[in-house]
Amino acid sequence: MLAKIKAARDTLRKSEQKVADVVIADPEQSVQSSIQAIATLASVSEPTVIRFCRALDCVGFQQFKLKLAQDLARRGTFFYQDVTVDDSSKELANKLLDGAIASLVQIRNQINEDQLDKAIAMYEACERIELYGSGGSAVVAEDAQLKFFRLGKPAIAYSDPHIQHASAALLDKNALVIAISHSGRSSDILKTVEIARQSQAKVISVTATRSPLAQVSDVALTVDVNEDSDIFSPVKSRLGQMVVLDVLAVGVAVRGGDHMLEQLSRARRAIDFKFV
Amino acid sequence: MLAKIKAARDTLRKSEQKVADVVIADPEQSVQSSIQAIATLASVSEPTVIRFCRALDCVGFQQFKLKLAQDLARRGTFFYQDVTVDDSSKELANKLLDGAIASLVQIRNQINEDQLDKAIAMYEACERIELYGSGGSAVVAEDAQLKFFRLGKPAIAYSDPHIQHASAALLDKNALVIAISHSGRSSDILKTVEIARQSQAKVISVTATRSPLAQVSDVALTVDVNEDSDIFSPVKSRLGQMVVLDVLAVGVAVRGGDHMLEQLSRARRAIDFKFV
DNA sequence: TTCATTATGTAATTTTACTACAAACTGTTA
DNA sequence: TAACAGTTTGTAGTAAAATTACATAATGAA
Repeated sequence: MLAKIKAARDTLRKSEQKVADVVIADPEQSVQSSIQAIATLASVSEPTVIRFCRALDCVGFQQFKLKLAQDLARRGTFFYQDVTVDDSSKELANKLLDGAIASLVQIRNQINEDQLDKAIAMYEACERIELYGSGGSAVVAEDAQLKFFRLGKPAIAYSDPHIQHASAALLDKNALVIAISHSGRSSDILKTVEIARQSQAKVISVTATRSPLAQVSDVALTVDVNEDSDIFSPVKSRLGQMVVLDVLAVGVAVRGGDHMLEQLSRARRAIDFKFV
Repeated sequence: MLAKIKAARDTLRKSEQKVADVVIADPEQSVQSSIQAIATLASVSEPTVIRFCRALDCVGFQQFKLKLAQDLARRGTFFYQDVTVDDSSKELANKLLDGAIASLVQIRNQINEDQLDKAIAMYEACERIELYGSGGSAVVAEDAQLKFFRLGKPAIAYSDPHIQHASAALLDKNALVIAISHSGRSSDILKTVEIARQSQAKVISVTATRSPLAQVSDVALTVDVNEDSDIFSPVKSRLGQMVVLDVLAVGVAVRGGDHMLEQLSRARRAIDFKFV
């Protein structure tokens, strides 16, 4: 939740940002405050606070406070810690693992059931799938391709933006695009999605809450992660994206009933034996 | 909090006990209810509910709900559960995420510091790196390539076993191979490693404990994960492998001192901005 | 049975969250 | 730059929730 606020902060309206800042500055305090108190602190009106909550997919202020409270309760179990030069490799490993775990916990608490259901329905309705991701997200797209092509519909992943553009232009209304991007701001992916939509294709994005990419997609599966402590590529969001796509794929499989599940597990044994 | 309610339950007054029973019966529901709703459910008056909260050392109903919510958030964290056909997408997502989290916790608890230190030393001693992984592990190898090539030495990932063989044959004693395989039993990867060792290259494997691959490597970074519940490709071991390789890369970077870390974080910002 | 004490409920009050609408601001077209 | 549409924000009112004060009922000891 807190990560979600941070991620969404820049896409909020000006006065809502003030609210976000107040909450980020002292979440423990916010959780105990009334709308009025927060509104005063942020120098905005009370409805603005409610609008802020709604922008974060909460039905109201109470739910927002509840989610925030739960978020606060959970951190402390595994939490982010910066790596320092004096760390032993054991400490280093623990810190990094803790960070990764914490981010998955965060994602777990953020899953939007509604969007997920829609995404599953979109898969069921489509005839083929294209996965777009560049740079680090290319890895995720490829991983997802491995999953999706076992579900019975053609699935292909492209990492080169030029090829993405070209391929997106050739889609039709029976195609489903899954666009993967950590920030959701890369102009390449936005352009690709724009082209895909012109081709009438449906678009699911796996990206940050309220990012430009999320906003131009039919369905957004959001992955918000605190990347401050990542030195390299954003491993944590990578992991999050992979798991979210796994959830989608399993969701599709489960809707297909027992039969499909069994078939898949047989396929898995056969393939894994050879490849992994 | 929930424990507190249970403990206090018998010392409460009769009608407060009714409230306690309602809360214990369905805490998730209670956390979202109003005083009125709970009062009705327990067939008591609203002030009784408040008295119940006060009896539990809360200043009011709101604080009680908050504490209960935090309690709920903390408890029962993360264990494997099989997905069933009747699961809602929310349940499904939670089960899968929990499984993934549990597996990272497991990896965290079994990191072998000694092997990790050796691996870091081997990186420092080598001149170039080759990453081998096929099928699902190809994704991990690619991801690792992205990390390692920023550390200053050439790094390249191959997924095609034939090319792996050919490339391994051309290595020398200054080369470092990182071989990735979930099972550590695929004959392709074993053959590749055998060739690499004949070429005098050093070998780090990222695979299951005591697997054939682990046994023929100079250093084995082990990733053991309960895959029973994975329907598709082994996501969990995939995640584990990625994190373990991240640990290795960060470890290398940290040994390079503050200077290297800073340089990397600058590089990251530049690259991420464009690519992710 | 009566009285004191405790427990519970009723009804009023206050606080809080939320809604509807209007004003103010932003940016765009003529 | 004036007029406009669209968006953002605030004002004022409303509904609902939590809380209080007080009354009534239950309990139990003398």
